[in-house]
Amino acid sequence: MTAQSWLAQLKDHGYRLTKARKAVVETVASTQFALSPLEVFELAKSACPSLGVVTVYRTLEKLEELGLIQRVHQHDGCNAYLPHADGHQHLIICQKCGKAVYFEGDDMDTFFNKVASEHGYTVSDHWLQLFGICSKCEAAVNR
Amino acid sequence: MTAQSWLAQLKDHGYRLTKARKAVVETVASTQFALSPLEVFELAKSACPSLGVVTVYRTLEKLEELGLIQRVHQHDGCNAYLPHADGHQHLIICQKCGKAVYFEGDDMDTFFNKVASEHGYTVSDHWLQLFGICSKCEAAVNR
DNA sequence: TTTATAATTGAAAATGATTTTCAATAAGAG
DNA sequence: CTCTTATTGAAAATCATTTTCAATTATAAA
Repeated sequence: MTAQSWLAQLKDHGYRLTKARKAVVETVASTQFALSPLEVFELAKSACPSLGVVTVYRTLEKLEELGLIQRVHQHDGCNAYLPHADGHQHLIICQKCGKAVYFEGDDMDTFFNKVASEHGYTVSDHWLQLFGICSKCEAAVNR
Repeated sequence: MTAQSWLAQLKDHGYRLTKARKAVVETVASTQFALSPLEVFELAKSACPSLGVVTVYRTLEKLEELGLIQRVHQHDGCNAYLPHADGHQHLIICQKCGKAVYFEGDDMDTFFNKVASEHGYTVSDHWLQLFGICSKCEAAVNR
């Protein structure tokens, strides 16, 4: 479903629907995990064996332009992607496996704007991310 | 003052105090701006003309290990550094010039832990960053 | 102060991720 | 089905960062 609507959006913007793009979109649209270009490449190859890494990079770039995915910044690197949040949400991410969940932040915006203006800044955007371990990884460690 | 104490900490950890290191430390310890390794290199060269970029990278690495600086993640890249916050604080950063200010977040931790546990995560850390334009850059645009 | 030793240096080479180039291929409008 | 043009993957190029290495230098010991 999501993959379908993403492909439709690509088409609407004049991009052609190729086997390679479909494979990348299907991989990324449904994932719960922050995936690096190389991880996308490995996963998408099963649907399109001729796929090249270059195409993965190019497709991710387009999906980011269309606001369908977003780059995730972590302590150990900033080259992973997730489907974009609906509206403005915040992120919890597992530092072991990259599993991510969005959550609503009760309007912190008023607080942010107040703090910022006290320091002479006009805020245009913010990031709030929680880092931790998901239940699955927690369980795995204890075995 | 800060530069002095940073140098003392380097010494305490068995590192030698060289001209190159002093130049890097003096550049980074007092800055209000998020600086990339290359920016540090350019600035520190005046105090140590023989300085090489490699030494900048190596010194930044040590300062990060000692918790004296921290990497700053921005929309346009993740290779800038700032003096580390005292205790746990949050960041407002100017997207034009990189000028940064830390602020105290009234204990949001309880909220964060609640949200995380609802999703089965154990939170170990968080990032909160506000992006905006500082008053100086704002003024510059309007000229 | 001098000496000896081991850490540190900067230049150049190596790496790794990402981007560009380019000729061959394939989507999709007509 | 045909034609045009976007898209492809491989190889080369690029960019930031890291490693290698011989020369240098900080500092502990004599």
